[in-house]
Amino acid sequence: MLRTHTAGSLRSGHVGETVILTGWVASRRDHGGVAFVDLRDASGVAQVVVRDESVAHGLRSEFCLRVTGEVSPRPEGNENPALATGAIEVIASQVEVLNESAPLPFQLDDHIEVGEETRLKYRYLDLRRSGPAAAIRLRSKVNQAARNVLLDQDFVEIETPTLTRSTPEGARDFVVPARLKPGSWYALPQSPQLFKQLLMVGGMERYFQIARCYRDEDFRADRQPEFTQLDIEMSFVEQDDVIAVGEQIVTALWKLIGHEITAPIPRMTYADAMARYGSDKPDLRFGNELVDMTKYFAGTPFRVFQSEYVGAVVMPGGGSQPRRQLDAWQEWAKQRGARGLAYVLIAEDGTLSGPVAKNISEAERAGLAEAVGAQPGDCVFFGAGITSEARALLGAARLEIGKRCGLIDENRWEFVWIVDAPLFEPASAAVASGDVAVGSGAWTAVHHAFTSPKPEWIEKFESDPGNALAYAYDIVCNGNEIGGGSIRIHQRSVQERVFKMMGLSEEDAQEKFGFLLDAFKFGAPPHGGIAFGWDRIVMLLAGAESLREVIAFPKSGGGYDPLTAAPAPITKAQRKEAGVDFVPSKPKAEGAADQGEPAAKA
RNA sequence: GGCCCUGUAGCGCAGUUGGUUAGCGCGCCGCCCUGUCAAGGCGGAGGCCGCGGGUUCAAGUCCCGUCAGGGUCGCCA
Repeated sequence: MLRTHTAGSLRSGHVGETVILTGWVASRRDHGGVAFVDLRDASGVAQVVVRDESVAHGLRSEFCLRVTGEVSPRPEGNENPALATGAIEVIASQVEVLNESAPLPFQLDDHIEVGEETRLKYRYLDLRRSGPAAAIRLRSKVNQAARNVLLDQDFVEIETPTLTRSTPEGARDFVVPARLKPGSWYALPQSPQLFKQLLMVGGMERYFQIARCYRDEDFRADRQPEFTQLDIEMSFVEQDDVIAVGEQIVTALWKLIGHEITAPIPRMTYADAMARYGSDKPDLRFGNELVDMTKYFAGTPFRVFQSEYVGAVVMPGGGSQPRRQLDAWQEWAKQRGARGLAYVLIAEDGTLSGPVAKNISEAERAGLAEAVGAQPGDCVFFGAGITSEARALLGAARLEIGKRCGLIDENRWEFVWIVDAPLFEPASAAVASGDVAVGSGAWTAVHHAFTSPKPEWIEKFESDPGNALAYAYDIVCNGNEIGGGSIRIHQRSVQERVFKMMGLSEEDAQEKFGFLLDAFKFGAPPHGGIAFGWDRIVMLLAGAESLREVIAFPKSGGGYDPLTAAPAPITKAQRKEAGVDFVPSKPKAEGAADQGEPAAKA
């Protein structure tokens, strides 16, 4: 080693020792005659005292140094209690410049704000700063903690391919040209879903992988084109078994940041979550639940409330909002595709005002505050119309109210399992928005096509697909879905019936998922699993605002990598060799459906 | 794809109802300085005000377009 000690490890106990340190110049305070250099390495910072002005004068920020010197106590009154090494300093006898540094594109001081674009372009410098470095180191600890839990229970860590076959799952695939088979393409996996099921057929019984997944969709602060899941699959299990493993993992992870999760984590049905919170990922750090007012307004003279569902959510203290702010709420609702957001203001004396108040009956006015649980001075927002849409709007309003009114305790961690989600949803919604449904039927899978119906629905889901329940579970933390999974279909016949509900013919199914269906012929065990959104979990643990903070080299908007400037054009020669411009000679008369699909399997 | 916000020095930002020489802090460069820890002092360099067009006597400022970044809705099984 080039050093004898790490900078951050030095303490009073080292006084008198001659040490060799290596690291970077975090800062330099040159007094002419005596100069102080904060030498930083991965372990922390130590103050180096350089008395030779000719040596100190040329040092600059982020020069990489090797310093030999004696550890000394700092002179009386010069200790720095803010530093772990603040009681001592290293009196340099020799300073070797291992490498100079060009002037920096931005300062690395922790107290200086730097724009994200600049930080990511020079991510290797950004990572020298304590905050970003800590996030990446935490991520490593998180990986280790999960591995410990799983390996202790005989799970097998298995890598699955990243060059694989395009299968219609849900998102758009990233595709890679196959040089040896012009016109054919690999796809990067959206998740290892199919492979992990095949591993169960293969008798591995307990699989996990910290798996990279790829989805070619539009970006958000909480989304990356390539992201990581902790992917788990188990044979011969029921829902409770998978949930138990999930809880052990989550418990181990939050322990890393000193939070004790008390298991079992509560469960809530999907129906309950939608009714009470208007969301399948409720933030339980605060109450303020939606109130179903459909019955209350059953005989209302107000046209808008004569609908399938009327719900309300209270904004505490919102009764005194100025008109401008109430108009802003309307805009907010319209941005979400709603017509508006009906409201009633409750004055301190209990009288109701606002447009809605004039339209409802005397009796309805009288009992309203009590029915919704509002106090004088509050504002009540209403959503009416199609149940799912009105609840979604009110759920979003609840969250917005929680933020604006400071109802959310940022120090709390509230976990919940959401169970009993519907198996299918009408495909019309998906198709209307231009999404490519897996099949062409009237129904599409809510979770994914391999999710088993709950045992009581296996024999009868066709007769009432709208109410059939999936054997699926999502884990939610503070309103974030951090993981989800299901018990899978392991019987070929059931899988074929589910495909049929989604309008996937036997031939189509065989064409797209033939390898899975074939596998199920050979004694496939009952199995199920779960996948955790690893980036998001680490983000929550790190207290970061964005996924990008916990990814070593993240992409910015549009899938652009500011550091390497990828994606980038390729040369003509590369295009030719890769075969990206290959044009199939004669497209078959019938199958004009999927141009992007490989012609290979035909 | 819709809507909103932001592009001014290496970095972070200010720039008034349009007005003549575009500022501030940090950094950078030079010199000084023997106890600092966001060191201090003196001096200096550094700007296609994202890009293109328009209005105007005059545009960093107003208008149109465009590009880039961020947010949000759609989308993301």
